[in-house]
Amino acid sequence: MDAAPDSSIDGLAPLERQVVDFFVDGVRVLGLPRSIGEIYGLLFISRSPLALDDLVQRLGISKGSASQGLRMLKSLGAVREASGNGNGERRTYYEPAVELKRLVGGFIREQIRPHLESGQSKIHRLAESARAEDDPEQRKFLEERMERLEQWMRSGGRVLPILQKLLGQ
Amino acid sequence: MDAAPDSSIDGLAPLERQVVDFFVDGVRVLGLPRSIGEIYGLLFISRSPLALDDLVQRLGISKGSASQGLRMLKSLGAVREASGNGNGERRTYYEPAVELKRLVGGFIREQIRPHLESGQSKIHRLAESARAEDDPEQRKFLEERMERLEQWMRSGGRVLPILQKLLGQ
DNA sequence: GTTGATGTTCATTTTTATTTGAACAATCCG
DNA sequence: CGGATTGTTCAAATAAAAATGAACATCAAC
Repeated sequence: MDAAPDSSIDGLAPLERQVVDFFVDGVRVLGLPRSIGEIYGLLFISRSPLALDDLVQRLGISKGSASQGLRMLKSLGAVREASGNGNGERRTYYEPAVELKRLVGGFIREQIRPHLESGQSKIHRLAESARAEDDPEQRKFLEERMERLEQWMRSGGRVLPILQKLLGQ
Repeated sequence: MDAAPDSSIDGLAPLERQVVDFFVDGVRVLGLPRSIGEIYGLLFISRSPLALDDLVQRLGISKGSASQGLRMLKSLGAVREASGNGNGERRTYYEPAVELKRLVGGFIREQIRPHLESGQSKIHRLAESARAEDDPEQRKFLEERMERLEQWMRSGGRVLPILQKLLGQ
């Protein structure tokens, strides 16, 4: 109906749109859904904290997406509730965590460690099956491969904390 | 028609099935398609190199999937052509690369670096837009955020080689 | 307790990614 | 050549993932 101050078609100024797209690409590399990138991106480029409804309106996504996206971002430690809405406001506002250390830490904790751990126990079971093999040659081969897998997992376990430390600067 | 030595329903022995599933899970974490995990997994647990047709038959996947999957695995440096089919054989056989260093190196080179680099140039352009902002307060905010992004990218660039070195043991 | 505002859940729809398969090379050999 | 074998490509089909939206909670203020 009328020209908004700095945007109109989708509620985002050109720079905001570019930043949001940047994060959309970014989270796809990490295997996270598009909406996660949109939400985090908009929070990242916003000077003041935003509420769920702001995200819905400015990004043009559904309430469901916004709610689930915020939940995941919270679990990753990538957004926090903004302090200071103690009096009249019931609505909660969110702001992004911008420290790389924190983001990487959350991602490792939520997305990598669980897989690493379930992987380790699966390999343990596989190694047992391998030791039960009859043919000695085949058994030797299987044990060697299982040992290789265990080696990979150990490397992974060793590297993660170092990675976190290196990124915390 | 008849009972195969160690398998029949899907061409995979139980242990093989488990290993293949393990890799299917593994590659999903990395954002790669299922067939990649199936192919690499079967090669990993096979004592002798396999040809495209072996993969098709034992995994029950299409020739197209096998061909594309092998192409990607080759580009990642995760499989190599087995030497020693110089005389009668035209068919090429594949074996897995099992050194973690090599696998991680290929993944970084093919999947991470390109994104990191395109990300860096996008940020560069964003930072320019930010410097063109009129309102000084807003400009200061945007420049700070863009500086943060550049910081992330620099950290990423610094950490990758270290990561490769740490995993090469 | 009623109303209104905020947020969540989850079955369904939509979108995106992957697989298929048939047509098309390429290569070898008689 | 001509036919058999091996492998690739890519439009269409299928499967998997994500988004939607309406019904359902929660809570605060009156």
